[in-house]
Amino acid sequence: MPKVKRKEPNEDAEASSGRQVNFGPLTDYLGYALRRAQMSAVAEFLEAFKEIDLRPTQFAVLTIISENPGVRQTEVCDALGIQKANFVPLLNELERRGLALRKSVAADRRSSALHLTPLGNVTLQRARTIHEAYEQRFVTRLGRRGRDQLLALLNKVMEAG
Amino acid sequence: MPKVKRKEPNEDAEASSGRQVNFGPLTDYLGYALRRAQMSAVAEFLEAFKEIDLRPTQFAVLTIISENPGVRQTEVCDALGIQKANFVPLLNELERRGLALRKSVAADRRSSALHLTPLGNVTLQRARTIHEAYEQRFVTRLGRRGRDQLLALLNKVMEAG
DNA sequence: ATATAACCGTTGTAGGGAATAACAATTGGC
DNA sequence: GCCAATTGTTATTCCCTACAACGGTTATAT
Repeated sequence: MPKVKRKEPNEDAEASSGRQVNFGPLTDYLGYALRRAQMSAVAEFLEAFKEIDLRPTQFAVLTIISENPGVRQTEVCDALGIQKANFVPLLNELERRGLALRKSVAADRRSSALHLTPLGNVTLQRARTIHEAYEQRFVTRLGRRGRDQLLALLNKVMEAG
Repeated sequence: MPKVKRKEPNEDAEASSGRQVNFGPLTDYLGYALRRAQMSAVAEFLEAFKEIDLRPTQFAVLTIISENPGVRQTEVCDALGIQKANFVPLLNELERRGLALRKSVAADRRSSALHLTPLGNVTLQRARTIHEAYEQRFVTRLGRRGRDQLLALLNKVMEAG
């Protein structure tokens, strides 16, 4: 069976389908807006961080380790809401790329102390620069005041969750 | 050189890990707040909709079909930002549960018109009742004004994404 | 001191969600 | 009729999340 690729035409990307879809009450659902906004934000994050190949969770982990040198894996997991089982391959990847490393600790041979490598520190600095521009996009769209309001409201959403 | 850290017995359920983790600049990252808020909202949604076993995407699909009887699959996908390939098993499940169905259309034998079954309509009504209580939780935490502000800000986030 | 419980990191497994490539069947433009 | 485009489908991949269980280690209790 020969496999042929036939996908390229149609430069006009949008509005190809004829009918307009009525969203009904969906446009007033906070959960739906939250989902769409988050998907959009993640997509922009990936685009912005493509050059250093960092995903949001990786950026968060590097930040936590940087702020808490020697922190244990379980502590990072608790802080970020990550399952410790899922944290293992995540940290493995950061170690493989030479950004972070596990240091065995004499006091407790079960746990390992996490540190950033020099390359990890450099990468994090670069990431922070990229992130500033990334955050700036929100300020552009919402205004400084709107952006701060959004941050405060999002934090309130999680209260007593 | 950090030295030994004593671990107290675990009287309380929370705060089991000894050390306090410093979040650094993370608490001022809008993307991070967005991610945590969305995860929290989804968890609450699943909890609230457990009794009728509906996930957010399924609820959205039922809503769109209800508002647009006879809508085609591609139209629903475009509206909700779902890949048409991923929509197939999603709709299969709704059909299997007797909530929605594909009706072949004479005018175009490629496409199928989507409709809710009577059970689908009943389920959607039940879902809307549950959703009202779900949304009310946001109003309780943010106030009516805060909730409306949040909705508006989230919609602005997606502008020109 | 020894048994028991708790903890840390790890492995394995499972599922949802999203993305891409490819395909058959069908429709429409030229 | 030929070729391009569309509709729905299958298959595959990847990321993220969740849960159960384990070996090794440490702490607690008797």
